[in-house]
Amino acid sequence: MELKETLNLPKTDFPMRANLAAREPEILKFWQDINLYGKLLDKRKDDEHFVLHDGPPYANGDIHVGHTLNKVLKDIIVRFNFLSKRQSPYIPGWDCHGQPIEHNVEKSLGTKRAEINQADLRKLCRDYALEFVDRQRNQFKRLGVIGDWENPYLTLDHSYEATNIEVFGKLYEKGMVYKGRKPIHWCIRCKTALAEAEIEYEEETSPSIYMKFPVISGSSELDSYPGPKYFMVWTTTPWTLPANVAVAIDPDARYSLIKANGEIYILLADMVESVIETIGISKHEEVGQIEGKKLEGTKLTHPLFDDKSSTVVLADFISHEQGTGCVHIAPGHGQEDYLVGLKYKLDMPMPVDKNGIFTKEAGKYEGQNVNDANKEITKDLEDKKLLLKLEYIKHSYPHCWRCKSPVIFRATKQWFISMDKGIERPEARGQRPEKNKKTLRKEALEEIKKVKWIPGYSQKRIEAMVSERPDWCISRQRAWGVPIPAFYCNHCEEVLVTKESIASVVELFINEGADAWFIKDANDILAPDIKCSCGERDFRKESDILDVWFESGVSSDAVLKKRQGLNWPADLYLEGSDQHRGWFQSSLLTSVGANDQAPYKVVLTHGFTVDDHGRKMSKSLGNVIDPLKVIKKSGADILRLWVAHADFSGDIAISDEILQRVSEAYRRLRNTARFMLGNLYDFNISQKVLFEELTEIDRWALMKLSSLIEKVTKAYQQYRFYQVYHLIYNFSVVDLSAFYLDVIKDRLYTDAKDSKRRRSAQSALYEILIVFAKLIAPIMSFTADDIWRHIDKGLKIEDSVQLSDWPTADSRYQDKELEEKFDRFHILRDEVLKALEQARIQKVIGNPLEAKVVLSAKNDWHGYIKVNLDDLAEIFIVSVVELVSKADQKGKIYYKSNQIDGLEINIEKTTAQKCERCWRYLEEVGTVKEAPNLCMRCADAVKVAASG
RNA sequence: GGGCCUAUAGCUCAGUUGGCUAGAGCGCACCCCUGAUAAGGGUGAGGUCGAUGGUUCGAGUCCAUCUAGGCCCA
Repeated sequence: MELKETLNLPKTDFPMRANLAAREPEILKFWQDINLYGKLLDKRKDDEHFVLHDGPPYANGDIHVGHTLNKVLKDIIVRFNFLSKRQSPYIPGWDCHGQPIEHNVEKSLGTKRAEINQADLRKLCRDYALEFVDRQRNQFKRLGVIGDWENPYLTLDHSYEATNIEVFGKLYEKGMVYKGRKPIHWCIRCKTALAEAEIEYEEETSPSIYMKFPVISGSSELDSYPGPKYFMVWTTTPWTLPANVAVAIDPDARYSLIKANGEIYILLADMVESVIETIGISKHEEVGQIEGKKLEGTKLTHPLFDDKSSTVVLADFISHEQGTGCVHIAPGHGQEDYLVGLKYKLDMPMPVDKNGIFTKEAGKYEGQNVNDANKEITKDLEDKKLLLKLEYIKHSYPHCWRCKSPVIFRATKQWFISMDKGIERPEARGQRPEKNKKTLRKEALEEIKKVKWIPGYSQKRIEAMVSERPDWCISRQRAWGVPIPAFYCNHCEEVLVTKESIASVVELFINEGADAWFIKDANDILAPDIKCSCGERDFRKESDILDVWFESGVSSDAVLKKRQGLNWPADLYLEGSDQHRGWFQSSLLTSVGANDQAPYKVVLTHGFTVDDHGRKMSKSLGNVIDPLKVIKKSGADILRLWVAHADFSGDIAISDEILQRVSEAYRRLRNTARFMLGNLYDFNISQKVLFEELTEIDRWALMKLSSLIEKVTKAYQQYRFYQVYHLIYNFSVVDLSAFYLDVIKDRLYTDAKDSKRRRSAQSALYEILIVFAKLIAPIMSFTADDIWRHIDKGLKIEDSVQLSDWPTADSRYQDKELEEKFDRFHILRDEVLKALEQARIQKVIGNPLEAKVVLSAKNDWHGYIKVNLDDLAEIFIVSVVELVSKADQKGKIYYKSNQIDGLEINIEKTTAQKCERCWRYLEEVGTVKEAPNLCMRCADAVKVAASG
């Protein structure tokens, strides 16, 4: 036991088990106490900027694992950039307006909702949003994300609200905004228009009816067939029939004339068989076929109203898989119907009000709810003998994302941003029209090309979406949001949106916020000198509010342009791939509209979190991982390491097993650091050995470190954090733990404390540890600083590793010869280890130090071994290595290499005596008189220790 | 139904322009150590490269189709 005390065993307070759940809050407090974010800004204030602009999460609910992925990725990037000497401000934001919040507030009000006015409702919504901002803020902070948490941007800030109006004003001025009637998804329960993003498709049971539209008169070809003729039409929405104006068919397809029951039915030739079977017609014959386009213009009787008629039109969206090939058209009730209506200049009846109740335009159906009307309409068809078949089908049908009820298509007056109208340039007015040929769509597509999209296919995706999207409906009939700043003249009904009116609203919002709009009278909002072109001054306000996507879309204008210390356009946007249709696009369109330029230089996308089977998370599958629970149990650094460990360009999996793997990897990294810390307990900077004087293996380790720095840095720069993870992990496990650290233990523990050989190892360890802490700092931020705190004060400059500078690879460390030498050591070592394993299995040895390794080899390997023989025992961690001309094939342990031609190995148990201190078996043990149990080195070391 | 994407050992990843018996680490099994110890070291077993068809002397790598899954849309 006394001998053990003469050893230099590792000592450290850095615990093996992290207990991150308890330790991380301490480190958070430390960051707060030293004002880490402020210090970073200050330290890099004169450096190049790198602005990552945060996409605002919705201020509703607790954070989930998707938020975790997104925010941690951002934090890794921000931290890496700060470390790499860049000014990297990060202003987190929240999306605070919108239907989900309003909906939740209304739900909590229950029946009291009716008693509350819009202004009061807005107050409640505001409180609700702010509460969740605060909750999520604490949760994000707990993840270790650094940024300006005290001054985030909120879409309900006065200045932010005002920015919406400014941008709207700019778009309006350029002629991109218009008011039009258009069928849109309409939720009759929420009484509002819904954007495509607010629609969810779910299974729904609907009536599926086959009916006939009687032909009044057609082309001479059609009329040449004798007897009553009918177009056979299929629909799943009988309630839209009152608004029917046409039947659409495929111009290029063949239509069959089927004779049955003494009547002739006209339907798509491809569909005859299946339709006949569905309807259950027993006897039928085809009497002829007509090309679709020859049926155009045929007049039909309206199936419900005798005083109305319907026309056959041509369209390119006719299904050949479903229905009859004859499609009922109601331009107010469908997107495609609407387009056909435009083409043929058809009427657009809209007999349904905002509550989903038929108006008097629907005749006898007035007052009925559309869903209830299905039954009566079907019955009326039956009475008129126009119904051929009624059944029910399950199909995917659009539902409101909030209240989950089925939505309808309904034409209403809405505000739109046009994708294809020529952009008017106020400065180009009066010039020739060629100057105005640009459209928002064209310009946006041009801007997309100037942006760097990572991964590359991301560009294709947004291009496809922008080139195909319809005009942007920015109207919402709700209370919780920013009003569309338009006025109507009470005298002539003219719309008023001018530079001056916009300025009035902007001023109002800056001073009092958008709430004031809902309290003040229009005439008080507008500057006193503003009048309508009719000369009167009596206005009322628009009641629609802006789509929240418009709001979040203007964030770069509201934040990057208006705050100090930021840059526009942003250097980086980083969001999930769903934002190609969401924020990436709304930001692009508003910015191209207002600024003629994309708001970002680079857009990085990540995939979605899924379970270990690649399925999305859902409560019903029971595969949801709650990040808050993980933090409580394992710590935020485990989540952060999880974020980094996988390639996020695709979907990224999370499950208990995966977190288990990550935790194990974490422990491994932590222990490697702990070992290095433990062996530096008595090291100070004055004892550092010059690089040139380090032992070979120490120089080799630093060479490996240097190449690690190079590779890791590159991986960070390319946003490939999973490579960072693999590189650091493999370095720690393979190069350090399994080789270098194992080999130098002997030196660290048993050489004299202050010997040069020991200080050499410590010098290398010191450098490795410092670099290690820096390289993991962006990812395992808590642990990196935990390590840092345990590094002796004299060995570091900064209080936090986050405040240090990124390491650079030292070219002095590159040594090709040394590298090759060690490459061969490794090849040889692998073979020796296999031989040792055989000896261990056969119980010849236990601890490798009990082994004598006898090698024989041919040619250059023989020469190589001969030259390096003295180093091999240390490298193999055995007591003795000998080189002989021929190995003993009958020896107890004989191993013939198939990796190295001619290499043969014998392993024997050494007969030498064990040094009681370093445990090596050496012939010399016993030769030192004063210390008969020790080898010569240990005898010296003990003497030094005793005298010191 | 459409657009974009993913699919290599239980897990996370490598596999350059198609070319030797498909690699790494983890996990697992077995063994060693007990001076990194709720640690450390070693050896080993795991893959019909999602499926099918094609191009080629030769395909995980190219083409087509399909299947499963993801995001977005209808």
